[in-house]
Amino acid sequence: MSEPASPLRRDAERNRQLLLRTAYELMASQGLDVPYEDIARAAGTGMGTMYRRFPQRQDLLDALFSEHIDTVIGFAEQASRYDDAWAGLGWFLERQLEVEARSRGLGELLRSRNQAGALVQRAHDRMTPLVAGLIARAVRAGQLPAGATPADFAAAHVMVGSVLDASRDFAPQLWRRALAIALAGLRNADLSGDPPDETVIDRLYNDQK
Amino acid sequence: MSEPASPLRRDAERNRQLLLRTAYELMASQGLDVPYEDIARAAGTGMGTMYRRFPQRQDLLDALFSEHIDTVIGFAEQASRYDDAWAGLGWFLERQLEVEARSRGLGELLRSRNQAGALVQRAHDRMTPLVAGLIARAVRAGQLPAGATPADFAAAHVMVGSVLDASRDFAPQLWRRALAIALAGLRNADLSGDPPDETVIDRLYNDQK
DNA sequence: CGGTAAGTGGAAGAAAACTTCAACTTGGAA
DNA sequence: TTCCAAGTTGAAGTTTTCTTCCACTTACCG
Repeated sequence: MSEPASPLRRDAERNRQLLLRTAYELMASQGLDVPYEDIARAAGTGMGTMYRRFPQRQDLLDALFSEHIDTVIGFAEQASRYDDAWAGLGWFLERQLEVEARSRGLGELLRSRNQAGALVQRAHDRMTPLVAGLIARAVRAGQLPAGATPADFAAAHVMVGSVLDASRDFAPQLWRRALAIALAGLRNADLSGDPPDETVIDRLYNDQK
Repeated sequence: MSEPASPLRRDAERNRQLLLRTAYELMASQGLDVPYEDIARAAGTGMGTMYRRFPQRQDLLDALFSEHIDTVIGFAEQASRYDDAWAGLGWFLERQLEVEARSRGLGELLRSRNQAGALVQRAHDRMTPLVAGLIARAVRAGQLPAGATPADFAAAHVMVGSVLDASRDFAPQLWRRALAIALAGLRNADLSGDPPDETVIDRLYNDQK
């Protein structure tokens, strides 16, 4: 697609890698909003270098997380091939949250699309139909109640993620309990009320502001 | 407890009320972090007046929300008197979230204690034993699985609240679906694993940062 | 009414983060 | 070895919000 217009000078490439590694570490523990200055200082470079290499935070996020996002897309694809649709859904949600548990930044990315723009947008566009297919199959198989929608699955994701966010620093496994609650809830709730609007699923992953 | 040391001058009292009303409105729609300047401007006063009346944001929050908090405590008390413990829990959680649905600020308050300090701390201290009692009763009655703890109820609260936060602007009723999922989840999940630490429930309501 | 303590307004200083830029350094081609 | 395009640095300007402060206004007591 986009070849390296001209390869970076060796020292520049070294700095770039150093900044990426450092940024990844900091964002894993502190989230996506780490100040550029903190990253630069931790990497031992000046801020100018940050800005030259990653003029928009977007550029940094893309470089940092695109492979991780691809991994998650891979999980969705694997899940969609499960014979047991419900098992596939549970497996996928658990994989996704394990990834988010390892990196706070990645969690913010996967659950609030606006921060990542195109990258995550595309991932969701890719995964949503797969999830929708699994849900339809699970409903048909009687594994999920009639009326269950992809938005409910997204809601479950957001729900467990919120517990993860709130507890990661003092109870790093608590989210698994929340996951058990969310999954048992999906299976057993009465979801026959009017289904959420189609567009809800998209907007649910966008933090507005 | 604390009588008005000396009553405010009439114009000052009028301004105070005006600021409170304005702050309540703004915080209901935008959350607790509305800049003081925005409140002052919307109320038509200067910032100096804000700071004279409410030197700490804490003071403003206390004045704004203490009666609402008392209402929620009242809900907990009412719920604890239900014969049907599970019905009491569901009723309480729904009341609490209805309150949060009406005011974004109140939701932030009820689900991240650190912003409100003593006020919310006391409310939680008061409500937690009531909820714990209900849960114990519900477990005994076979309405909740063995191993269910107050922390699980708190988690359910956080979970539904996160959906409320994410969707209030475009799907103001979606949280009810999340509530159905959370409640069905509590009843049906396997919660027999090692129970969360006693202190988890407190820290779950504190946003760390 | 007049004096004054109480109250008010908004400019100005401070803190945190973002962003730009001009002077300086360096890798590597010739 | 030389040279210069590429790269780096950190200080300085901006923005946003918080917070203080003092000159000005006003309620109300006597």
